[in-house]
Amino acid sequence: MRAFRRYGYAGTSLDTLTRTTGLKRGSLYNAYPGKRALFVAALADYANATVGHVERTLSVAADPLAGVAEALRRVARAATSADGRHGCLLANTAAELGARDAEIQAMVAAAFARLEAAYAGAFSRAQQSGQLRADADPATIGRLCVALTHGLRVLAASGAEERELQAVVEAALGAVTRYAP
Amino acid sequence: MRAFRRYGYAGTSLDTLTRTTGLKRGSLYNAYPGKRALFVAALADYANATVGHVERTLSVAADPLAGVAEALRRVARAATSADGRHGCLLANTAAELGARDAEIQAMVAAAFARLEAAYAGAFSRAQQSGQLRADADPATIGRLCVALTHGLRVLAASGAEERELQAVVEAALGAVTRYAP
DNA sequence: ATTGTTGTTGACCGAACAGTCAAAAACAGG
DNA sequence: CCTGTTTTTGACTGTTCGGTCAACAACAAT
Repeated sequence: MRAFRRYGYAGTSLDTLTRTTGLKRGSLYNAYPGKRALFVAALADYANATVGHVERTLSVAADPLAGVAEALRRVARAATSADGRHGCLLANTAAELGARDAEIQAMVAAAFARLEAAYAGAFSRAQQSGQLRADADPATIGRLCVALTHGLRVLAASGAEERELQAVVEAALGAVTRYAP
Repeated sequence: MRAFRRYGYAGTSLDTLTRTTGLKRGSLYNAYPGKRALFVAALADYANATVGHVERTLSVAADPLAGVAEALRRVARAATSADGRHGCLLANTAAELGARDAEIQAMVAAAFARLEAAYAGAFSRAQQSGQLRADADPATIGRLCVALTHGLRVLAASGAEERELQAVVEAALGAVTRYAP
């Protein structure tokens, strides 16, 4: 998972995978029919882990909008960590393979849909408690948050500092908050 | 340029490049010292073309905020075109090589900085004409727009439809507009 | 201890990889 | 028309690619 995130699918060779896993060539091919299947398994694991993390952050928070703020701030922090500079495996995969591999594109789309639904749920709850205008569409604002997180990761990959990304997050939160009645 | 955008740096072989350019191997190596240099040239061309396009869109518009709206709507449209599904070469490169190749990362960062400055300029003009609150930071909102465009391209690469992305753009524009006094 | 099963290993394969080069072709200026 | 330079070409290099395989070790059940 880490290798694919660092080097991309095409950029990760079987030699790299044997080195990073400690397993020899044959063992890998005994467990998975080929490089692509191994990648799909890694992608599925990554998706479950990261999406689950966001879902938990959003559901744990007492205040739904505070949960959104916490989730976005975490992305800004994680994206600028040493590991995070390599981007999000889901987003990287969408860029590298999304337009060419239907099955992988569907996996990525499903993960993004879960993320969007998690954010949308928070905004929906915010509406019910009167923190957000009733005419705002939670799904669209949720998708806006997902797009923003992907954008943050791209900026981080190009070298942006955490401070800059946190400022962007605060600006976005401020704009969304103004959607309050 | 098109090949690198479709298949990524590692995924584009010299054979692919000879096929798509019509030039034979030796001619390419006569013009550029190697694959990386050829990629750098393609990346520079792409950056100038796309950044210049956005700069023109923002500078031509009579109303600065209308220019921003036009630029973002164009991204939503372009990202969902057949070609656009392969993402932005700058963003794809940031994800694939940004964290490992300092020179390329600097090129990408410079292009992003130009984009940010173009948007920031529009917001700055909007402030002067009273369309935007004076306490808003044009640079940060500009960066927010850049992040948003990258996020839109990622969503498009995962299969999102133009209608969905346009809705996100309108939501973002609505939020920014509420920054008006 | 002996089996049948499962997992591991390193050598091996043809194909594709980035990069090289001498010869031929195209072109320029006089 | 000739000559010196620049471009183009296709065959070639060594290396690395994803994938295969028979031999071997580990192990649980009898």
